[in-house]
Amino acid sequence: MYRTHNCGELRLSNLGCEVTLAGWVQKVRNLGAMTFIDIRDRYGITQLVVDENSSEATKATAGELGREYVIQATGKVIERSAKNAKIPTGDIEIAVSGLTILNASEVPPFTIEDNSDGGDDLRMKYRYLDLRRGPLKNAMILRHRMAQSVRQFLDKEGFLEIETPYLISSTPEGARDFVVPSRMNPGQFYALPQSPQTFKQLLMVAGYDKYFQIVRCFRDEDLRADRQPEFTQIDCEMSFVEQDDVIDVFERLAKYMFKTVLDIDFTEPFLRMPWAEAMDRFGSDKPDMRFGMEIHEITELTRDRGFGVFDGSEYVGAIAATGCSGYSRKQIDELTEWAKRPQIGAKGLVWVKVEADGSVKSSVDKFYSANDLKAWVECCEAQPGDLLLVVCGKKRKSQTILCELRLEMGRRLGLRDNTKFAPMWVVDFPLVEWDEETERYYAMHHPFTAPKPEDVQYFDTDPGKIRANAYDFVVNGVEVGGGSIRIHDAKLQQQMFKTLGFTPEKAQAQFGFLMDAFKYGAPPHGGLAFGFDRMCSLFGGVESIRDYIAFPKNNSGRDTMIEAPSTLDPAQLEELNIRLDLKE
RNA sequence: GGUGCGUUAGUUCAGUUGGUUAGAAUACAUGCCUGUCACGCAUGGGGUCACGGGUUCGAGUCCCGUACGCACCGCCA
Repeated sequence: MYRTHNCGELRLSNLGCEVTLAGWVQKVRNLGAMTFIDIRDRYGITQLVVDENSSEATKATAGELGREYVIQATGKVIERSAKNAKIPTGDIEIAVSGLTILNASEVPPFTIEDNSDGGDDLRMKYRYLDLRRGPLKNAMILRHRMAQSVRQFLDKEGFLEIETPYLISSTPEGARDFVVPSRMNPGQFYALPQSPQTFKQLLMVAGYDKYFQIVRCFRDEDLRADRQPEFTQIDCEMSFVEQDDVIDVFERLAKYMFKTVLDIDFTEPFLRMPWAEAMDRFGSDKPDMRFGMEIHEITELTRDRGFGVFDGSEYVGAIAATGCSGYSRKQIDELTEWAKRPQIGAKGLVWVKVEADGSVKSSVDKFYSANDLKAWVECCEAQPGDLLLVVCGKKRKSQTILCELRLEMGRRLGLRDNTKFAPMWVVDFPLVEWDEETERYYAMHHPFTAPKPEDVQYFDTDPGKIRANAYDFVVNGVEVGGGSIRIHDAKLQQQMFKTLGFTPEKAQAQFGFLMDAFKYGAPPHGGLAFGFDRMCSLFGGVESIRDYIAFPKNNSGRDTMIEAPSTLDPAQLEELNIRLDLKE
């Protein structure tokens, strides 16, 4: 038997026990006649002490130890004379009577400590060492607990966990697919699923009316801090449901997760906001509701005062930055430069200071009277001490800029506290979106999303006006999940394909199996998917999802530890009937 | 496909206008130390300044290119 206890469980109540621990050497502190060894495993750290009472052999072994050696120590649990309140085992230590080196270790390339000295790159290459560190260990535990929470809740609700295939066929619509060559079918390729969307709908046809899966999904697109080529979704689908039924179940799931994982209670229903309202008030379909500073349109209040920049703009809007009227010229200039960066894209920034006595001062005093400016202030619900930041231009573009500005000011003012959560549903998304470049409509969600029955009339006249039975779950400005009620009627589906510019032949070729299935009694159905990695990072309060994935890819989609992706040897390529034609 | 920043000791970083032998902290090694827990003290080893080219009497430093990393834009139905 390698151990009787783990390294995190011994307490004063175990005094006098003869125990054996096994684990890694965290740190050796040699004081001459006595040596302290911190032994670490997944459960914690326990202090071993080797002193004059120990045998010569034990002292000799203690002298050989280095960081990350795997050791086994036997001894008696004794009370410490100097206690350490920082660790749970800090009241006791082990008076070592036997010490064995199970495996030596080279000096690790970075220190295995909570605040490691290693950079991201290096830690990724030695991920198995990085995972020994406290923060990553806690992230893995959090992820496990969240997965368990999901399974407990959905099982109780009658959902079945059913696996769907990873080797499927490619669908050119949407994100790029990862493809896998088929040796047995020369010249043909599987694709890895971007989501199990069509399969979960087929499961509904099959009568499994409550399905879920914690499932890997794949997208061959460029990466970001919150985007990986393979990521995990909590994927769900239900039959005989309407939008409110789906939202009800998954709102309760979210609340259950908040309660069981973070012990946070949400007693009120989550806020539901129509998409159009979210765009007008926050300039975004995923507003961060932890703070106010809403966007207000003041276009009409700025007209005809001789200020050409505003008069010539489709839209003028503003946010009131709370308590920022004291900003210096330099600070405002810096903020203006920030807003003018290409990623944000503002042409400029007009400001209005609302002084403590209610008087106003602005960068456009030449054109606007104090009364004009006060009308803006009132419209924006600005208080004395606030700073109005005004942006103009095309409506959607200006709203986007104001959204970025709002988030940035929220960040600077410390209003985006990662321990606070503001969950909400954004509903009534547009069904389709017009793309100027290709001059056609694209599905905002996917082609199986059902329109609101009362909006179906606009299919022939103005498809852009149709609202969908689609909904996103948004927390703190992050899109955590989304879903929709699906089309189960063949005629409506055909109309949808027609609107999206699919010929009947193309629709049949790509989604024929689904449309065929729908001929045999498809129930009304709908569902949603949560981004599990994002949800973990949100719960953990860290921006990057990489910390919550045991073995993630880097910015270029590479795994530097196993050196993937890699080339194939010629024999493999030959067998797969693949010839390379690499561009320079 | 594009933009920005970065690459110097095992590691994290500093390195002035282009000028003597490239530094600090930490890690590592050795010695001393009986209550440490970021132990302390002393000593020591450790560098292809990412790679290739250029400018220059002289390049870690300036210029061009490449590779790699991070962040972002496009993209992500």
